[in-house]
Amino acid sequence: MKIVTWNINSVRLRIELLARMVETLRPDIVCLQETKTQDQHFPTEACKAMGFPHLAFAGMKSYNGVAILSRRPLADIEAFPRVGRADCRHLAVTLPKGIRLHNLYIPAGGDEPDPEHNDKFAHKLDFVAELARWFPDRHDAKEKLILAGDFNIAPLETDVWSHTQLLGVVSHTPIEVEHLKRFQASLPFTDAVRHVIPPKERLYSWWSYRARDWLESNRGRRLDHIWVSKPLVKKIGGARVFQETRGWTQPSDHVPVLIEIED
DNA sequence: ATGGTGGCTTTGCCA
Repeated sequence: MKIVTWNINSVRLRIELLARMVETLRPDIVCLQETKTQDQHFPTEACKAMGFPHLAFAGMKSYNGVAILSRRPLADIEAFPRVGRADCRHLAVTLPKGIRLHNLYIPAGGDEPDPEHNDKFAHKLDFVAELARWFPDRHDAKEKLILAGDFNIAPLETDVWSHTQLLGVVSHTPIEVEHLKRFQASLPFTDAVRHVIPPKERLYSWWSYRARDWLESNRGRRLDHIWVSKPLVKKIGGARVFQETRGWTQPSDHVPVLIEIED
């Protein structure tokens, strides 16, 4: 089973890029973030035509939004409010054979990495802290779980173009990395992509729109992640970051991240 | 140190 996560930054604008990614990678499941689309406007027919008859989505006008596209039946579709806001950042489904899949869009957190002065950063830290309580509360470590999404945190030194230059930049600050590690340890979860691609290798899934030449400057960050619970660790197959999409016409600033899980 | 780009529907907000 191939699972892709992709922050698509408007599913309606980039529906053709989605089709092109699907043709190339042939995923069984696609988790999307930043769909930016209310449910009544979700491009259901286009997704079905790509080979995904089973769809789950939770969207709102203009901001956020998560969706799961599947070749396989989906059960127990649930969208969860997080830290008291029903802002379409957490969607869960159950796949055949009892795998529970969670699609997460963790808040970006604004520019100033100080929760006292920046409400968006405080919201991000609260969001991750809540997840660290919620998952062990709601799930057992023996369950087959997959967490995928835009976590908006690059935890490793090799997940950013310059560890020292980004220590004070939101997405790579020590307090965010600590929060993410506590969340990861809460069940615990294994970083499936780093299980395959050694942590010493640089790996990015996002390049800013603001760079003059994203490829030449290559100032990327690995913000998009796929984690699995213990019973799935030995089932992890290949992993791939589909960097090519960043060079397509009118791209998302994030690229698809793929993991293969035997099931 | 600063500002750079993009999406949505705004004259700004969010990333």
